[in-house]
Amino acid sequence: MTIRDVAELAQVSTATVSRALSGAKPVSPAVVDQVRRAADELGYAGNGIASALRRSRTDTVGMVVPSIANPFFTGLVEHVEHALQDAGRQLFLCSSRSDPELEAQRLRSLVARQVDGIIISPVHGSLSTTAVRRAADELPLVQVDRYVTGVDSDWVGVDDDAALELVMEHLADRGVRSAAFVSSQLTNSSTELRVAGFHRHAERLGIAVREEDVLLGEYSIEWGRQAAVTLLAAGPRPDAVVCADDLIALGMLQACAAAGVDVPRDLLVTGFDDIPFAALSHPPLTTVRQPQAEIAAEAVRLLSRVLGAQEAPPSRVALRPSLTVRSSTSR
Amino acid sequence: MTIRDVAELAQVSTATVSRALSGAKPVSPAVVDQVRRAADELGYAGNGIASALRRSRTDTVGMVVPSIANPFFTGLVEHVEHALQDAGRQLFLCSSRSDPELEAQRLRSLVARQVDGIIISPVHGSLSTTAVRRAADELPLVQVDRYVTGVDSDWVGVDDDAALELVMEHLADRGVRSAAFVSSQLTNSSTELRVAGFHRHAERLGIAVREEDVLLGEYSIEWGRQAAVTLLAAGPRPDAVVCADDLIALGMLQACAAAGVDVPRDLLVTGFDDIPFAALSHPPLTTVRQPQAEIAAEAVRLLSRVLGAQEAPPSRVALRPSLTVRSSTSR
DNA sequence: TTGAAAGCGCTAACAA
DNA sequence: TTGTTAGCGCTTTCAA
Repeated sequence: MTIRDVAELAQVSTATVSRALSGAKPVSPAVVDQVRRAADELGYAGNGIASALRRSRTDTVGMVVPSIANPFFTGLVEHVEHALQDAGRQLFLCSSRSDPELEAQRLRSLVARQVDGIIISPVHGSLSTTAVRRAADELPLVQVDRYVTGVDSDWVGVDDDAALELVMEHLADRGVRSAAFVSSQLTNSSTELRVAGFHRHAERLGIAVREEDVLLGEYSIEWGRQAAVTLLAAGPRPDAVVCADDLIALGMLQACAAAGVDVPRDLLVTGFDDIPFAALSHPPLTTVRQPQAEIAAEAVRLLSRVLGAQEAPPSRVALRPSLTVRSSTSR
Repeated sequence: MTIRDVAELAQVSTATVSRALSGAKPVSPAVVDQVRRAADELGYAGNGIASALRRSRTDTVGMVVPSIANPFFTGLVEHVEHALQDAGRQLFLCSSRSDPELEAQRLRSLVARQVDGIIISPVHGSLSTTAVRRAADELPLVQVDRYVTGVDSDWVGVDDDAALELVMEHLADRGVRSAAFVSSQLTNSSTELRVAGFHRHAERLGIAVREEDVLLGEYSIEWGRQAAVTLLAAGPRPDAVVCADDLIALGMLQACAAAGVDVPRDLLVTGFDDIPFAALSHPPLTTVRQPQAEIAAEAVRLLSRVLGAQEAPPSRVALRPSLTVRSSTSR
């Protein structure tokens, strides 16, 4: 079942069938009708692979995220898919499962599949560099949320320093004099910026931070639980725990409840991302809201700019976050 | 940068380059070396589209799920991706956003892209039928979790009746005499089976169900909240609320807390799926655990069977669920 | 073990 | 407006 079968049945050339069905070039209405009828009759679907080879474009954008178990990334993906659809493009989604090797493999695969462009949130600030650069050399590429150093590509994300300013000022307003920070390992840009922001604003606001109260693990509920246990076992309890994402914060809240530590009476806790589940915890979580839809829209816009072959210096767009205040910080 | 460039540099034919790089056909070690060197030097990546056209296979499986915001589906996707990787295949993920039209479009797109097979959790029991059948006519196709009527394809999911048996017997053990059910509209197989199972086992166990206490909306946190408001406003409160998925149950718990209804003292609540966040609510949620990894593995196995062109009558595999008991049902 | 050559299904020049 | 024709880059006969 190919375009030739349709052409024969419709008594026209294959070129005409192609033009009639794609609607790109002028074809007389009568012939279009004739071709459509023939195609319908045969149930002709078209071969996207052959078309892609000939046109050297796939109308597909690849996206690589560290995890699809994290609602922050799935939210981002949904918005990107939406934005892409308006541009008539499809999304090819890959998860790198926070593994630089798997990520490199995914990127190679996307390049081989000739996607038109790539949107990536790289796993690691340095270990991802080579693979990201290699992909960026072949294709338009935009980084979101996190970025690797040493690749000249566009980036969109949130202003992490501004986010921690919001958090720390809010905590200072609540009378917090000492704070802990729980995060993933410092292996990527946004994590680094969050830790740096935490320290900077803590110092500025006179909030004490003990070195052993900065705990680095990974972005997961389980690590939040473990960190809570560690934190509660060690010496004097700080007034607040600032978490680098909501998964960590939710694990933290659960472990606190289990340990009989009342949040917010005994301890304030904040998160980062404002995933849908942040409103459902006990107590509901105060957290930084990321402008997900805007990040997605901007990523797609940047990519389209590059796809349109418009040369421009790489943009770095840091969008302003806001703070969603809930009971985990309201005494 | 094509295979010809590599061939020229390595002083061999394009056929030899292809054979050397794919490793499929015998090539002398010296030549392989020579070709590899040339490919590396040029940074040759290969064109998957051209290869796919020639071989008429893409080593890619498409997956279509109703939502990627629902952790149940993302969990399933992760397991499928894992299982597929072992078979050297990639996953092309699409979300139908619970829209049969969008779903039909995604399916057409996957067929056009010549994926080797499709794994789908169809949106709607009847509105999805045509699109699913059309895809199944072209390609190997396996349905997971939900299925449409009237398509002869394999299916893997959970035994919904057995699941509701577990839930209802657990509730009966807890002394429940009356129960409500909150679910999505009855537009797909598993939802129907869950409602039917609820009624059947309620009757069998002598648990009273008032008609107005069966609320149908959608699988979302928000609907869980709304249903709670409706339920709490209307007449005498039942002893328990059985929810058809965890999102609904989590919304329900939140709204109960807000309304001052103490779970489990005043009301028992159960969910379905056992997503990671079900353990973090207040109180933690009693829920049906779906054997996600097994469902995914079985789906991939069934698909591989069909891909291997082994004719077999369609299988319907209903895996046994288990019950995760937490505080939302423990007085 | 290697090379020459055909052609996967489609679309874009070019010509009519 | 339509047809003819030449490939897109690759793999796979077939022949050597």
